[in-house]
Amino acid sequence: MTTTNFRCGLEAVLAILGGKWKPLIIYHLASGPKRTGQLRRLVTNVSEKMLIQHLKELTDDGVIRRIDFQKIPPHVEYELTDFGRSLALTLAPMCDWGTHHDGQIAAIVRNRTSAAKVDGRA
Amino acid sequence: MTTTNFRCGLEAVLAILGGKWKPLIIYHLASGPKRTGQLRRLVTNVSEKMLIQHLKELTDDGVIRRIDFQKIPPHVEYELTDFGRSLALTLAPMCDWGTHHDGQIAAIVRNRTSAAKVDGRA
DNA sequence: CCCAGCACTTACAAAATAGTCAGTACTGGA
DNA sequence: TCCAGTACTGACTATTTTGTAAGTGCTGGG
Repeated sequence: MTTTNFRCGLEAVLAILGGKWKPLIIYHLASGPKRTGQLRRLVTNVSEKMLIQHLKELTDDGVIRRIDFQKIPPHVEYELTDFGRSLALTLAPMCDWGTHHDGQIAAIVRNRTSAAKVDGRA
Repeated sequence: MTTTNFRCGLEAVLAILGGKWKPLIIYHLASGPKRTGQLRRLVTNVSEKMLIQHLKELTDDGVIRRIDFQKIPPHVEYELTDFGRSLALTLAPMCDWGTHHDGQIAAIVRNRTSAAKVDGRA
């Protein structure tokens, strides 16, 4: 990379949103601050380790903010920063699209799985 | 997974867009059909193998269409299907956001890199 | 005639990503 | 007292994803 910038904007977004669960985390935080355990339950199938790892990265990137209530046992919440909120807004059309094409996409994925069965993929 | 559907739309999108270069491929195809070699030059840094692999997956998923001109030496083009075009539209806000926050994101990534140097990440 | 280019394929290696499992320091409830 | 839950760390493994490098059959240009 010669410059610090990106070729198409999308690459920039991808640099922030890279990570299986990050878009989901942002999505769930869009409806308000949440505690760690709450997020773990909302973001289905995420392991505690990955959640926390992504949370940390998003915090470092200034997308979310960590609020430590300084209590014992621990009480921590995460919320979107303004930056994160603006990013969350760009996620919305995708989310709508996904919801709208839900069944179709499910069919595609099913197809993919059965094709895999036939040609021996995992 | 109990049902065939997704919890939040976003997951559905992610099922289609999973793969480092897929959003970029779709983005570049949004401006019209392209030949394989052309895409390889447009999607910076993509290896031929990954490009073709993702192209194949996107084709299987019905996002793009492969047009074989049945010529020798080969001439093949790819273009978005209607489905793909509708997906490309949802990418646009992200792309704008990325373009708009370009410098800021570049700074974040730089920060990440130097933090990595300090704490020993790759 | 040789070499570059086309659109691929394959085998293999490396790296990124994800996951499990145990442990920490602490508290409140059964 | 014991167990569950809180937020989190670290060691270790597994899986997935990506990359590298070579080869294929064919043609047109130098």
